[in-house]
Amino acid sequence: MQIVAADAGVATGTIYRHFPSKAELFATVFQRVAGQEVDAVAAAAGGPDSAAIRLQRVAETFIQRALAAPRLAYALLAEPVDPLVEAERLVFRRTYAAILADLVGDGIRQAAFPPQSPDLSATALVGMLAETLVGPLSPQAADPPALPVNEFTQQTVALCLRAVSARSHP
Amino acid sequence: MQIVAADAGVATGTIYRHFPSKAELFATVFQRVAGQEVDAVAAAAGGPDSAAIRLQRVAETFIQRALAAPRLAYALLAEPVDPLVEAERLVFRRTYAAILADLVGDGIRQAAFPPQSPDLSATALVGMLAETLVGPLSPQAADPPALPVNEFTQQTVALCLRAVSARSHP
DNA sequence: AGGTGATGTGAATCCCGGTTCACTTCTTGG
DNA sequence: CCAAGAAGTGAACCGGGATTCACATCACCT
Repeated sequence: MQIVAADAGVATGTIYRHFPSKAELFATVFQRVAGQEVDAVAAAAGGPDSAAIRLQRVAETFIQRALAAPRLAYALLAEPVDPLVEAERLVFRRTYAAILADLVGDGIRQAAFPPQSPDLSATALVGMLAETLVGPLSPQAADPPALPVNEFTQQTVALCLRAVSARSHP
Repeated sequence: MQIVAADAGVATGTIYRHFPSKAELFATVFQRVAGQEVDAVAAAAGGPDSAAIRLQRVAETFIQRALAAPRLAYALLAEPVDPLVEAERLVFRRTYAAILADLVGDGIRQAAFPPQSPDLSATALVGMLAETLVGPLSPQAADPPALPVNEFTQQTVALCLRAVSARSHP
């Protein structure tokens, strides 16, 4: 809190005129920042295209934004935080999942995707995206990364699409 | 530490004869327990069967063990912990990923799976499994679960298999 | 039995950073 | 211009729990 106050150019006590506790301050910050990310992804999920195309766009948006602001993405996805902030993170992930669930639902209705639980699939997609990104995003990540950025993005998108699409030979 | 000591029937100071700090004690416990889980999954990954069958077996093992011991699984996968334990958790996940990467590599070699980065795919699989399980495992999970256990398992396994397999119409 | 090192004990210490609060400074309506 | 409330200040406080340590006990050897 001392650092935050100094950074904001105010005294520590001043923070408590605006936020009841450290946890709530941090949770609020998380909420705002996460909201922007969600908006960007939600925008990518819209449009008149097929579900597959939109899913591809969502995954690309998610990955590219994360790689463009790795520190932020790491904070949003993986960094250890107060329980209150962790709760906010859960909401954040669920929101992503909700967007993806709609998308998967559309795909099933269009018969682009085989029957499946949209919620479960959406959750799995969020898990895939988050986990594959944790490596590259981690502050002490080994550079150079194992895969060049383009290849990484393309392969991860492929994994997402295949996960919700029909297989060729079962 | 007081609780741990009481539970073990020793004085608090005694713990420090065996472990240098709380974090290292917890990390050691995590290591041991995680080791057992890894062993179980590694066993499921072996055998003469096709990569797809083995992958299915791994996913089922992972899911079933998690659901059978939800509190433990939650602690291993998601519960907020000391940074030192978090580091151990990272190792744990990487170990799973390594097992799966071998498996995916086998599948590619057998031409059962299309070309892909085994490491990336394996990481994605770990992410899918962990994320889909966090919901059901979470201590304050809404019961009854959205999906019956059998259906949940089957659908999650299907997601895993599809993610690494070829799509029917690209 | 006596000595020596390992192990056990648990109350006291210590540290740390979030939080408080008595006081000052600013803002605004009359 | 003057209350009177709002907002700002920052040094001091405080709680909690990990850690310590002076002492007791034990195990094992000669």
